[in-house]
Amino acid sequence: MIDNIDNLKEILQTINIRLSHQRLKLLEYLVQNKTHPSADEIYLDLQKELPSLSKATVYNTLHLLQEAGLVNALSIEDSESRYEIITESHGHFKCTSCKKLFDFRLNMQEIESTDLADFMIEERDVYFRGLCPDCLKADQEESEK
Amino acid sequence: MIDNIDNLKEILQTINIRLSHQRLKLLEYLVQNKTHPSADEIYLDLQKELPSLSKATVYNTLHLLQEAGLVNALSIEDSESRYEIITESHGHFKCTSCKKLFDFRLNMQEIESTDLADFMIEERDVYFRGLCPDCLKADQEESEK
DNA sequence: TTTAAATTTATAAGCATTCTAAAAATGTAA
DNA sequence: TTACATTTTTAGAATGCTTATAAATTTAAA
Repeated sequence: MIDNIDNLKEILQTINIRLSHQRLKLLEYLVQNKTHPSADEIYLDLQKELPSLSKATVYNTLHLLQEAGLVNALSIEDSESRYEIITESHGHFKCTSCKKLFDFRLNMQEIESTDLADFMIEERDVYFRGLCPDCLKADQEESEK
Repeated sequence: MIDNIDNLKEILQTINIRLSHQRLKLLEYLVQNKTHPSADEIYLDLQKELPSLSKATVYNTLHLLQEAGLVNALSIEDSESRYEIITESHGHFKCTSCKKLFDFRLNMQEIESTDLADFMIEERDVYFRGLCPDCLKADQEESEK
């Protein structure tokens, strides 16, 4: 769980990931942009600083950071995956109107089912869909007409 | 929430979906095969009964049934979506070893977050990943050697 | 600085899904 | 039942995200 960009180098070294300019920049980007960016968004933004950047590197690095447990991929029914740096446990809400993605605080460890007594749970994702406050309000004003 | 195939015709007519052989067969297939099939699996299986079936029809019909609220699409980090007929509220567990998908009983209405007080929640998905009992056992036996 | 190994790059390839236009099926009204 | 307008199905092309490949570059240790 990474909160700041001060010790990204040390973090990569600790988990035995070779340092490269691209990897550090990508990790830094995810720490600074908690916007659930897609691979393409990351690519387009980082290209400004790293003109030679290749899309393959973005995907390679995202996979690497996922395996290292630093990054999480969200597949909340889009054709493209979205990525986030791993922080504290939280759920994701997608507004079906404006398509925005929201984090919400949720202790996923509390979610249990007797059916899973003999399973080993390693990862948990909670995805909700519906209308965000802004779109809900717009919807209500529309129907009042 | 559909439990049997007796009144599929009536169900489609009630929600104003025109009857077609393909639609009925696909709906019947999902009622009988609670295996979270992919579009391709549905296509290959139904082709046996409907030799002229096209993949576009499978996708068209799945989308139609989703909009009608009869079918749910699961995107639990596979490249391909998986589909299920809507039944009672439940979560999904994917074994990262054998790749099997398991349902588990869970009242998702109970999952709440104060952060969502002003949101309108319309759909909820809970995806867990880890090891199923069989793979967990195999894993333990392996490490005992 | 040298060198072997790992990483990055550009491009091609793969694959699930969507699009398109023509053919076939459906349902309504006579 | 029949005719007909509308909807659905079909086959194949197209799209778009992701992965694979092989050469060029970079990394890090000696």
